[in-house]
Amino acid sequence: MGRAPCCDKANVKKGPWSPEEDAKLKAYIEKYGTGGNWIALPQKIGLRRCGKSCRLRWLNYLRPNIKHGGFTEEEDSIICNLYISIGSRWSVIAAQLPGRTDNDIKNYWNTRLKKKLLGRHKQSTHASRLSIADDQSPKGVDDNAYLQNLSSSALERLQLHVQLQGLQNPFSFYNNPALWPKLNPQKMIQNLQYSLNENQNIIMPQAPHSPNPTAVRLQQEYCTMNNFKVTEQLNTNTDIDTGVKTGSTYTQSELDDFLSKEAANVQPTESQIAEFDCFRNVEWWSNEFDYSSRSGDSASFLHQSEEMCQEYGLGTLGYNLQNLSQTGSI
DNA sequence: AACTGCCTCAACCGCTCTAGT
DNA sequence: GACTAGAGCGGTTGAGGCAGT
Repeated sequence: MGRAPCCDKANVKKGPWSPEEDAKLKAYIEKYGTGGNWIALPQKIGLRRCGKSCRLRWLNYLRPNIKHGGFTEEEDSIICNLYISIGSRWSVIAAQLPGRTDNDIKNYWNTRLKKKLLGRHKQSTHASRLSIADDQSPKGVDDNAYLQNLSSSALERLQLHVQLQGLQNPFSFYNNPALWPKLNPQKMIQNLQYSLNENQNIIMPQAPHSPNPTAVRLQQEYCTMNNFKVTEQLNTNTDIDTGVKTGSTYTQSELDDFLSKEAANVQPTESQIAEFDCFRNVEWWSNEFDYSSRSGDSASFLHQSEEMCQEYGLGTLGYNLQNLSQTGSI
């Protein structure tokens, strides 16, 4: 049995607020305040509205100094940076933007900002695809075949990226046990692969005895790109269900051994490199880790976030997250 | 002018958190 | 500690507006 409703649904008006209702609510709150009890408020005023509805109307619309629409570039940057850092915690983001409500920011993100940025991503990948297609694709190879190859390759790199991020990023899933029950990126990838496998043959990342050459190659490149060295054998766990290696990556000796035998046959194409670059964006779009239960001080968290933004080429968005820690906003 | 599809955003829903008892 | 009620939050919905055909 669920909890009792907060109000009598049958006698409560829903839908858009009339100017009269707005005036009543605004006048009352400006004169008496909310009294710390939104549920009782509509009865006092004589409004046939749910208390929650009154609260929402006041906070999102009637409250003084509310700004609507017309987000500036700076506000865009703040929203992007914070979204990357903390995810969809709209109330926290709204707290950094005076006059903006969480609802407003949420709507703005979902309807415009996300599309704006994703559109940019799509444009760049589309452009790289076109240039590659001009140079390399044989006649008669259709787009679907190309996309299939692209997708399987992208999934491999997503898997690698998550693993590598686990070693690199102290806030990552693998290095933060507090995150474990919330979300498992490995499972997300596996689920994604499973669903895609319904339609196409995805090459699953494989254990060291039979690694996917392209995956290994790209992983090594990734290590090089990030000045990252595998110096010791890390704790190796294999998922019982899938056989997929989790919580670690291959050792340098494994990589060297394998690469000496097979790397000569598999050189990453320009398209793979270009796609790898674009995957930096994908990572943070898929970065849904829940930091709500994290431990540790916010300053170090923000510092990590800032570094992460820099790492992913987002530092130019122009907002210094460190400001937030200085003001103690998060 | 009529139709259709897309976009925006105010409002709702249902869940979690928190304070009081 | 258990329970309850209100506050707060994020995800989702749907009405209205707009642009394209």
